[in-house]
Amino acid sequence: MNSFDSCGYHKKTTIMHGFYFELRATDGSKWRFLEHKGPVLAPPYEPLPGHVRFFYDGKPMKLSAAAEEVATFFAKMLDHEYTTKDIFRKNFYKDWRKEMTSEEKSKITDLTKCNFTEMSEYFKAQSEARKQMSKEEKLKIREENERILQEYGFCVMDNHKERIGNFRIEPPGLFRGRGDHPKMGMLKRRIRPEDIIINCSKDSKHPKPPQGTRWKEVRHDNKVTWLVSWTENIQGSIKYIMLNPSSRIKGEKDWQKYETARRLKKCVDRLRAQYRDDWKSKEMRIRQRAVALYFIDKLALRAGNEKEEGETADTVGCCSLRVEHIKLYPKMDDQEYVVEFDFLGKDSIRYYNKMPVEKRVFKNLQLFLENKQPEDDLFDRLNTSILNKHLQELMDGLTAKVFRTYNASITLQQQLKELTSPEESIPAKILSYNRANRAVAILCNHQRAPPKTFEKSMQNLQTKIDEKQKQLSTARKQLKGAKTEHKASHGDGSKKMVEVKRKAVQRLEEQLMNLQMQATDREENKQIALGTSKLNYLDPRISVAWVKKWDVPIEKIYNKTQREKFAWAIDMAEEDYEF
DNA sequence: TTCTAGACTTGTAATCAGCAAG
DNA sequence: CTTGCTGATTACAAGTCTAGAA
Repeated sequence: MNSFDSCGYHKKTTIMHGFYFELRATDGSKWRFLEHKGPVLAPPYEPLPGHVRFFYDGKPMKLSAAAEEVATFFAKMLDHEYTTKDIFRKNFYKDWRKEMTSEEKSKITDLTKCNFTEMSEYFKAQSEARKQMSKEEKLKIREENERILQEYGFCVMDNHKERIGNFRIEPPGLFRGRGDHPKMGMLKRRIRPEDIIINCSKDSKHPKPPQGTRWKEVRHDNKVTWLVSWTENIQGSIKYIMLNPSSRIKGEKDWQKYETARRLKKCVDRLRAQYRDDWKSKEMRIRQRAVALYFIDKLALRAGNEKEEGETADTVGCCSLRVEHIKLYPKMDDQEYVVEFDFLGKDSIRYYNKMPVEKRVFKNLQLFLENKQPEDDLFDRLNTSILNKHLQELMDGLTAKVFRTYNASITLQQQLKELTSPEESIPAKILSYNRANRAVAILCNHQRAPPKTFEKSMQNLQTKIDEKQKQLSTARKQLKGAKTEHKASHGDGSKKMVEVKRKAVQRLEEQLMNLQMQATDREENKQIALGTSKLNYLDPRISVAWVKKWDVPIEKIYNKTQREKFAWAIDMAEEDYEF
C-alpha cells in the first residue's frame, strides 16, 4: 500500500458491498488505471432500395445519398408532432439543403411539395417485419447485442471491471429539443472517429479506431471520469461516455452528495434564521438573495442559471425568474399574502403553485417588482454564482441544489415515519412508501402526462377487483355452508372442510385488498412520476432502513437497476439509519 | 469581475422485452 | 399464438456548478 501513499492516495476503511470506496485520492485524481475498447460508432447509412421513392411536386425524384439520408430522418418522424411545427420544418429544411447537390437545391424549393410517405411507409414496414421475425432470428440478434455489450460495455478502472453507461455514439438524426426550442429539427451530424477524443491510462491497451481512420486525440487525464468525448454540433456542447451508476466512481459520488445534504440538515436552522434576518437587510442584493433562498428551500426550486437567449427554450429557475412569472395577492380566499408562481422550468415542464408567504417576503416581492416590466428579472441583483458563493460561505460544499436533495430526503424520512403503521400488511406498507415518495415528487414538481392508456388500465384493474369480489362472496357462502354442515355432523371431515373454506376466504380477502391497494396507488399516481426523485434525490439508505425495519422485500421498492445503483446503500444502512 | 468551456447530474421520452389475456 | 399492456431500459436533452482564461 506504500505505493498508493506515495502517489497521493490514502486508505479509507469503510467497507461497502464487496468493493471498498477504498482509495481516495487527495490530489483530485479519479483513477490510476483505465482501459476500455472505445465507443461503438453509429452504423453507416444504408441507401434505400430502388422501389422506395421520394416525390417532389408529385413526381418521383432520386436523391443523392447525402440528401436521401437526411430525408429519411424526416420520414421516420412523419407521424410525430414535431414535423408539424414551423420551427422544426424550417430548421430541417435549411440543414437538409446543405446536404443537397446543386441540382437538387435548384429543383427542391418548397418543403410542402416534398412527399416522404413512401419512405415513411417503408420504415414502418421494416419495423413491423422486425417484430414478425422468428424466434431464432430474434435470438441471433440478441446474442449479437450481448456480444457487443461484452466487448464494449465494460472497462477496467483501477482494480474493477465496471459497466459503461452509454458506450454507443449517438447516431445522426434531427435534433429533438423540448418545449419551444429554437433549434428543433436541425441536423445532428454523424460523429466520425476523427471527432472523438479517447481518455484512458497511458499504460493501458488503447482502443483502436476503425481501419483507415484515426481518433481526434488520445489523452490520459485521470482528473476526469469520462472515457470518450465528442463535440455535438447543435449547441456545440461536449458529450461523454461515462460509467454506469452501479460503478464505484458514480456510487461514491452519490454517497458524497447525500453526506453533503446531511451536513445541511445539521445547520439548516441556523441558515433559515439567517435568511429570515436578511429579509430586513438595508441592501437590496441581500434581500433578493434571502428571498430567493427562501423559495429554493421552501419550494425546492432549481437554482436557475442564465441561458443564452435564442439558443434554447425559454425556461427559468429561481434566480432567473421574471416579473411575469409571479403574481401577488394581498388576499386570496381566506389566506393573506399569496404568491402565485407560473413558469416553465427544466424541460419546459410547467411549475404552477400558489403559496401563502410571510408578510415580510410579500413586502419584499412588492419592492422587487417596482418599476419593472413583465420581462424584467425579478431578482435583478442576483444570479446563481452570487447565490452559490454565499452558500459556500455558510457551509462547505453547499450549493443551491443541495436544498433539493436535503428537502426531498428529509420529507421521505418524515413521511415514512408518519404513514407507516406497524400492523399493516406488506402491500399496505408499500402503498405508504409510495405515498411518501409521492409527497417528494410533488415537492420537486416531477409531473407526468397521464399515460395514454390510463383510463383503460384503471378499468381493467376495476374489472379484476369486481371479479375478485364475486369470488369472495361465493367463497363466503361456501364457508357458511360448511359451518352449518359441521354443526350438524360434528365430523372430522366437515371440520377440515370448514378450515379449507376459511383459508380460501382469507386468501381471497387478501388478494382483494391488494388489488384495491394497487388501484389506489395507481389512481394517486396518475400525474406524478416517482422515478426521478427515487433515483436522484432520496438518500437510498432511508429506504433500505425502512425496508429492513418492516421486513419488506427490497425488490418491492427497488427494481434490479435500482438495486445495482444503490448497492452501496443496501450494504451500508441498518434499520436504525437516520438521514 | 465576467465569460465560457468543461464535467457531471438530473430529467423526460422513446423503445424494448416479458408476460398475461384473448 | 398473437396482441396489447406494463415496467424496465436506453437515449439523449437540459440542467447545475466549477475552474480558469480574458
